[in-house]
Amino acid sequence: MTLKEIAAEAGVSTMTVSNVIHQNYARVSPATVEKIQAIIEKYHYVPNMAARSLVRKSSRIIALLLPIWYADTGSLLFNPYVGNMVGTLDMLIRKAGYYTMLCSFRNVEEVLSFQRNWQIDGSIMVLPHLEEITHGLVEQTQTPLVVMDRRYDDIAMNSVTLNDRRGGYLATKYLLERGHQKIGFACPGHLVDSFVLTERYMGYAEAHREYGLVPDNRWLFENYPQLEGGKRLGNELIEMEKRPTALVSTEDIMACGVVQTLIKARWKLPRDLSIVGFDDSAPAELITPALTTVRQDVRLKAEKAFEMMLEAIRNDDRRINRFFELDVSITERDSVATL
Amino acid sequence: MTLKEIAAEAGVSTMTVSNVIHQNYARVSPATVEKIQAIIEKYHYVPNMAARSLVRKSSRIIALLLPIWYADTGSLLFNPYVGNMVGTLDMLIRKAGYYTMLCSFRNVEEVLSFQRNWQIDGSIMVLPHLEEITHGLVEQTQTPLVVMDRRYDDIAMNSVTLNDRRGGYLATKYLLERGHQKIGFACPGHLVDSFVLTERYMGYAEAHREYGLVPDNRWLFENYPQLEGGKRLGNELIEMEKRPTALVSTEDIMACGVVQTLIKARWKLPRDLSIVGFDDSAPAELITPALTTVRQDVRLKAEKAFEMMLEAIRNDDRRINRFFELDVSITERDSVATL
DNA sequence: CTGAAAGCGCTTACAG
DNA sequence: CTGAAAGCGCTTACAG
Repeated sequence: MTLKEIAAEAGVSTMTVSNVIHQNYARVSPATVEKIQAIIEKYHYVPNMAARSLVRKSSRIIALLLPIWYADTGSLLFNPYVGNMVGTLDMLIRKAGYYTMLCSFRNVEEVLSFQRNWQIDGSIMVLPHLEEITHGLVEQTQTPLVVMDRRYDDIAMNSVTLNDRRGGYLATKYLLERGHQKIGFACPGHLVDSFVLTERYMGYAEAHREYGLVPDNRWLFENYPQLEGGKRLGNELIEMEKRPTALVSTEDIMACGVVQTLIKARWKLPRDLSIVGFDDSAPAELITPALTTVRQDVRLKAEKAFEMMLEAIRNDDRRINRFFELDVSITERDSVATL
Repeated sequence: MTLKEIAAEAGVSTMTVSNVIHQNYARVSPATVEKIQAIIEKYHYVPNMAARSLVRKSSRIIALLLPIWYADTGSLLFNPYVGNMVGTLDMLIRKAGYYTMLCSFRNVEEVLSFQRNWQIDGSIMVLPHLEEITHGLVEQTQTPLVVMDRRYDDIAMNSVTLNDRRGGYLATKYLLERGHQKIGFACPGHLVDSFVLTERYMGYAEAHREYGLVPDNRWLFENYPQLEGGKRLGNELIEMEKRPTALVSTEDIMACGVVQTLIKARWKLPRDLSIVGFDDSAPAELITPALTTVRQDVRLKAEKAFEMMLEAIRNDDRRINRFFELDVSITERDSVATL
C-alpha cells in the first residue's frame, strides 16, 4: 500500500494524504481527513522510510557507536555497563520516534561511511575509544554527535562525562579516613592512553596530598583488563613483598577478579585487603564481600546524552559545545576494613 | 556526492557507475572501471542506502526484536544473556554486510509496522515473549524471521532452541547422584506461561522418575524473577518448616539472589543448601560459592540463528521450517554438596 | 482547502 | 561494453 494508492481510493492527491499523515490538518478539510484516516486504518498503511529519508535527506535513525577496541575483542555489549547504557538509550530513542542502529566499528572511516550511507540524524558514542580514533571521530563527523566519557577542550563538541577525578578522590579518601596509608591504584589499561583513567588517578593523588602522603609507584597497577586482569593482579599481590593494605580499582569487574583470587588463596577480606571499585554495576553486589564502589547513574547519563542529541538535531548544529558532567557518590558495602 | 555526479565526471552513464560499484566488471571495460574507481576513492563516495532500499524493496537491515515484557520493564539489554546475544549477533550481521536495528516492542503491531517501515530484510527475535504475542508474531510476520527459544509445531518457522528438557534433567540428575532426594525447582515466571520453563520442569520430573521419586509440589517455586526474586525466595526458604536440601534454579541470577540471602543469614553453602543454576552467565562465576550450572553456548546459538536468517533471505521464503536445537552441559563449580 | 509537477539517488529492464 | 528512460514512494515548493 502506498500513498498514491490511498490517494486514488480517496479520490484526492497524494499530497493531501501526506498532509493528513503529518497531521497538517489546517490544510485539509475535516471530512477529507476522516475519509483518509479510515483508509489508512483499513489497510494498516505505514510510510516507507526509505522514500521519506531520500527526499528529506534525514532518516530519523540514531546510531549507537560501539568501538571495537582490539581486533580480537567482541562486541562492547558484553560489558554490562554498555548493555545497560545501550538498552536505556534505545528506549529513549524509540519513545522520541527515532530508530536505533548499532554500529560496531574499528576506525573512523567505517563510522563516516555508515553515517552517510544511512543519512543518520545523529550518533551517540558509547565508550571512549583509543585516543586517536575518538579524536578523529569528533573532528570529522559531519552530523550531530554526542560523546560519552571524553571531551577535547580544543574542539567544540557535545559530551556527557563523569566527574572522574572526584570519583578517584572519594574512593581514596574513603580509605584514608579508615586508617589506610598504603593504597594501590589498579586500572584496566595504561594511564597515558586514557583520559578517564588519568582523571581518576589525579583524584587518587589529590586525596593523598590532602593527607600529606605521596602515592607509591610500586602500587600503581596498569593494564589489568576485565575479570582476567583482576585475577592476574590478585596473584601478583599474593607474591608481593611490600603490599598495600587497600586498593582503588577503576572497574568493579577487575576488583571482582582480585577478590576471587585472594579468597581462593584463603585471604580474609576485607581484613587482608580493602578494595573500592568503580561503576556500581551488577558484579559489585554479587561478589563476596560486596564491593564498596563509586557509583555512576547510567539512566541519568543516557537521558542527558539523548537530550543533547535532540537539541543538536533541532539546531542542526554539531558544534554547539554543550557538556554535562555527572556527579559521583560512594556506595558503601563490605569490602573495606577500618585499620 | 551522487552516482550522477560521478558519472558526469567520468563522462559515462550512471548505470555504468552502478555496475562498477556492484562489481559487475564483466559489463564495463577495465579502463572505465579504473577511472570510476579513482573518482569514487577521491570523493569517498558511499551509496545512499535509502535510494537503494527504495528501488530494491529491501534494505539490508536485520531487526533484532527485543520484547518489553511488562509496561514497567526496561530494555531487555539489562539482562546479561541478552547483551551477549545482541552483541554477538551484531558482529555477525555487520560482517555479512548487513545493518543492525534494535526494535524494542510491546505488541505485534509495533513489530509489523517497523518491518514495513524499513522494509527490513529479516528479524531475529531474541527472547520468547508472552505466549500470545510470540505466537502472533510468528504467524503474522511477512519477512524472514528466526525465533530463539520457542517453536510452534503447528506453524512452519525458523527456530533455534535449547534442549531445555535435557538441561532440567541434567541439573536434577547431578543432584540426585550426590544423594539429594528433596530437590526444589525455582523459576522466574509461571510454568504455564512459558514453554522453556515447562520443558526444564519436565526434565526435572523425568530425573526424579528415574530415581523412583516424585517431585514435591511444595518445592515448586514459581514467579521469582531476577536477583530480587531470588532474594525473596531465599527469605521464604529460611522461614520454611520442611525444606529441600537442594534447588534447581532456571536462572543463574535468581540463584545468586538465593545465595546472597542465605549467606547473609549465616547459612553455610553448599552444606545447608545445594543449588544448580542455568545459563552459565557471568554472575555464576562471581558469586560465592560459584554456581554449578547448566551451560548454553551463546556464540553458537547466535551463529546458528544468523545462518538460518541468511538462508531464509536467500530463499526468499519465511516458511522453510528449519530448526536447530543446542545441546547443554553441566559446568561444575562449588554450589553443590554431596550428602 | 486542494492539486500537478518535479525531484530525492539509486536500479532495472531494454535496446543497441 | 555502454546508455536513455522509467520508476521506487515519498515530500516540497508553487500555483490556484
